[in-house]
Amino acid sequence: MTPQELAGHIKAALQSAISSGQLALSSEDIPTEIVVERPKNLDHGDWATNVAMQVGKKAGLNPRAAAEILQVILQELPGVEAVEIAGPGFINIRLSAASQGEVARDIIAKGKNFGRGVQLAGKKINVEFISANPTGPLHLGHTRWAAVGDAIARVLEAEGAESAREFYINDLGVQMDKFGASVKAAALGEPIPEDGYHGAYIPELAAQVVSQNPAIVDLAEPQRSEAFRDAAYALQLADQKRVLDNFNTHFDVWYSEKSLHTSGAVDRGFEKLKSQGHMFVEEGATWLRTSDFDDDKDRVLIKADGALTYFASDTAYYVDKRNRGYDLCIYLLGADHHGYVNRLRAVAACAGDNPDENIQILIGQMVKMLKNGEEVRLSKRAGNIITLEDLVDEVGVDAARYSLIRYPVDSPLVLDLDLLVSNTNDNPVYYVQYAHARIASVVRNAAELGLIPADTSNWDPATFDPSQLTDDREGALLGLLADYPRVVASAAELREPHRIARYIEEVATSYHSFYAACRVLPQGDEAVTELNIARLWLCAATRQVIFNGLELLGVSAPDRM
RNA sequence: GCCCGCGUAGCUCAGUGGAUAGAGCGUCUGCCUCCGGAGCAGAAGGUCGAAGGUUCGAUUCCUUUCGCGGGCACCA
Repeated sequence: MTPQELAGHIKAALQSAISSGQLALSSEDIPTEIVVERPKNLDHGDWATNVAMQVGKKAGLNPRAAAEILQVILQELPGVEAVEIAGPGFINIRLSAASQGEVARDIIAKGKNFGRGVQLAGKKINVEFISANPTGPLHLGHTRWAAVGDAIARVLEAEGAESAREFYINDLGVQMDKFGASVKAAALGEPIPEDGYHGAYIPELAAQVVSQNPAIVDLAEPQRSEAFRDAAYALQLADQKRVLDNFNTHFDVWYSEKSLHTSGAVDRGFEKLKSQGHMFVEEGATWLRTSDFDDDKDRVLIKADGALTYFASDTAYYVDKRNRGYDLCIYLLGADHHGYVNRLRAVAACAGDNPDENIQILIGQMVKMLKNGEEVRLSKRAGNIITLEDLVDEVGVDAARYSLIRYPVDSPLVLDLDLLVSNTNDNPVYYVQYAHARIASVVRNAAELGLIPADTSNWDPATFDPSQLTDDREGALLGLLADYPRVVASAAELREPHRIARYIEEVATSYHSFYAACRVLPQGDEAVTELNIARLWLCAATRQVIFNGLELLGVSAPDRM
């Protein structure tokens, strides 16, 4: 029996207690979501629910009395071994081994689809993240969003959403000109402007630009400056794409800010806002009255000199995303952009949308780095940067992604590079991957011994007898595996993929504990028993859940390490 | 000044109103003649920053306060 099924039974038990007059409640008093969770202390049982405490007061009973009424009904369910009432009114439910073990059969049958849900079925969601200036390499700060943003998209898809990963290219404005001027200066052997970019990559870019087009240096101004800017931009953007592809983060849409202006999207955005009546002119400038919707003050769209603000691009971009059919636009921004939250939500409201439904802004805190025990200050212009590519070169894609995803984004992250570089075995990703490889090895050995086919899709469900799995550690592991769909659902709902990482670490711990205590394969010339086979099913189910979880994080699940 | 986030074990951090607050690292004690020891079993280590409030119950929600980080534009 799965916790989802159990929740259904509990709801039915409530209904039957109501219709028999034992509980003085109406059907509306039944909580819409019955909470069935694993007790912290497994001595309490396999599953626990707090419904008696929720409904007790409404029914005019103390929670324990309400629990006793439900206890009588739940005890009769097939597969339920014991129902106990504890503490203030918890109902603790213990399943029979046979019932508990069914989840392993279910996992093998569903394979990669185990844990997927339909919570977000039919939703089109745009997930925008990184959105760096194409004026230099992606640094470690961007790397957190690259890993987390991609994982969020994966988790949303696991719940049935159609998601698009989108990168907004800030290819307009003075920083592009400074970037171009820096590359040009390097190519001509001139000093780089004071307010330009001073990284070591600038001379390298300059050399590439010139080798692609040697005639560029002889162009007349201002064509030469523009040519340098455009060529360097193209190279830098291609480099960012290459690095992100290597990082296992693949964007579906690369959206150019410049194209917003050339395609007429800005005008369409203004039309939309004007039609909703939130634009006005004052002191020669055109404004959006975002203060109608929780923003501190109104924002300028068109400056008195006629130039468009960056905010104008933002509004047009949002309207454009909605025009492209996305029900929800998620923005993943750094903490230095938190002031944008209210104004972006106000943009959605000004466009006639519901800010609680159509837009969501996730603020991620900064990544700090320690090296030699001291914080590394980042400065792209000074060239003092640690890039995404550097990090991957040092620790690998899996360790980099995993260590960035396993923390919630709303707390600042301190990465100790020395630890990550010098002592990678301490990284939890290896612990999880090791569990996966270890199981793969056990199953491989079993297949070589002829116990069972190598490929689980050829396993015969009739050979699996879950009632064999009576050890406490087997029960603990099975219960944890059964909890996986709920973990995926909450990770999707809360946009918190780190929950997946923490969960599979628990699974790995639980497996290692089981493995140390429960022999899976027969030793020497022992006969093969149903227990051996049942434990192999448990192994394979565990491997599948770890595999599925790692896939949601974009981390590989090796069969050998 | 105003806004956002954080404050949990020596360190780095989990914990979407529940039971005795958890993990890794570090420290200490055990476990490889047999399925992968990148592992397992155990010990020590906490006024959950502080004070009020809400309720059957608060690390979690609300208010105040202290500390740390980040942000305020007709810049991009």
